[in-house]
Amino acid sequence: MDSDLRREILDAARRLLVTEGYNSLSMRKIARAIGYSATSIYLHFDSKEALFFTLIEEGMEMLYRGLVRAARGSTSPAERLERVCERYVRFGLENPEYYEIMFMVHSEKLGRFPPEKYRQARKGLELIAALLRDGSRRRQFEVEDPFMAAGVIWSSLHGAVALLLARRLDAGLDTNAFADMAVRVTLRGFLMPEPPAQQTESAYDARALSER
Amino acid sequence: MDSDLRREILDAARRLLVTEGYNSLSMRKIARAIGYSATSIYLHFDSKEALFFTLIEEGMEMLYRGLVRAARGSTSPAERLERVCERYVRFGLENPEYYEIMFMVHSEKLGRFPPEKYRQARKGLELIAALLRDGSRRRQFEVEDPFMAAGVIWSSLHGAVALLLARRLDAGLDTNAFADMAVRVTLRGFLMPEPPAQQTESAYDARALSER
DNA sequence: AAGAAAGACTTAACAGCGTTAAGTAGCTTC
DNA sequence: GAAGCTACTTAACGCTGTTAAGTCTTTCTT
Repeated sequence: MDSDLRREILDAARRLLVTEGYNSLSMRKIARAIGYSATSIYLHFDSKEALFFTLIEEGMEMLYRGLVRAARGSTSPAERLERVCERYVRFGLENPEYYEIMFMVHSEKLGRFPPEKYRQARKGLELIAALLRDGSRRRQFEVEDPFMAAGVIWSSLHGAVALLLARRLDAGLDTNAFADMAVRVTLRGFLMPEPPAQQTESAYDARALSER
Repeated sequence: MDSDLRREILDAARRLLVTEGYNSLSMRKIARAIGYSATSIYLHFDSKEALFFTLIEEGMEMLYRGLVRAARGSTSPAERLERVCERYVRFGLENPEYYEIMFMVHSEKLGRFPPEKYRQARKGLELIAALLRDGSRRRQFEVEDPFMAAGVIWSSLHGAVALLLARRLDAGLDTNAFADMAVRVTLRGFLMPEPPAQQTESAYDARALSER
């Protein structure tokens, strides 16, 4: 029977995370927000870290489900992969507070997220790897090590999300255009060179994130 | 005349940053390391943030000079750009403590790095953009907005460095191989499709045709 | 030379932090 | 009715960045 207080704590933490950001979030603030003493939290979580790990797991679940949904459909692997990438970037941009604790908060500070809990993240990578393998069989992609390639795609998308969220890119740059280009370029790096004879349909057809 | 103590503080901070990491670094520890009281630091730096900004500037200088050195040479823009990218990734992997405070420490925590101090970073981006423009003129790259493209390249490389430093990628993955692939794929996304004339073996033409 | 001013530093303190140990009500069980 | 359990609180520890005030020492001024 999941205690009520445990849920209250998680809800308050998530709320404060969104409104005030990770860095200014303290046990005492969470406690104050729900009218308990700070030490009560320790009745339900071993530590601040453990509390955050729970939120991270929530985020991983959300993200992974989004990716799976994006990967569905009867279109080509290239197109499905594109949708998955767009979904990933969009998740990051739309849920900055989650994205930050999931992938950007420095790991010494937030310890190492227990490897067994990275199941979801691993599954996400394998989803990408599977699409790459599939697309490779159909001669849409050129990939020798699909799992590593999936990691490269992930890291490239992560870089875009991380810099955009941290507002480290030129302020004048349009976020959506940038995200779009990042996805397009990332995937283009794996595309089979287009056979020059064929004119009809490019394997990869770029569509703007913003247009969806 | 740059005070001696100021230099001592910076040196100690850099040393502690390397040995203990950003998160466990405190004003009191820095002070203890050089035999002064913590408040002495405030005679030379407005805040902990200001101290770190100085270190960040140092790092930016190091990085930028490395990139410029890598961009020199009489080879093609494509090759020079590749060297610049490799240099960037290598800088991150070889100077994790600098890289972290420069690009990974979360910006609310470390405030916003004053825009005018991003000069160096901006210059790095412009270096990449110039190489892209150059390579575009020589039909090596296909780039419509070189500055944004430079940002995309940067973000992609940053993602790779960030995930590698945070050890968020599968432990089994070889760091160098991964970094290599990241650079290669990133640049491939901008490469002009190879002119068909040079393709001796057009086996894949046939394959692609039979696919559809 | 005497005293004022300036510089370089320290000590004490504040409010905040994560976390632990001990304490306290209220309810349940024997 | 005493013992034990549950759900919580208060007090405290050692840490943090930072400020205010105090203490020497050197330099400048008269």
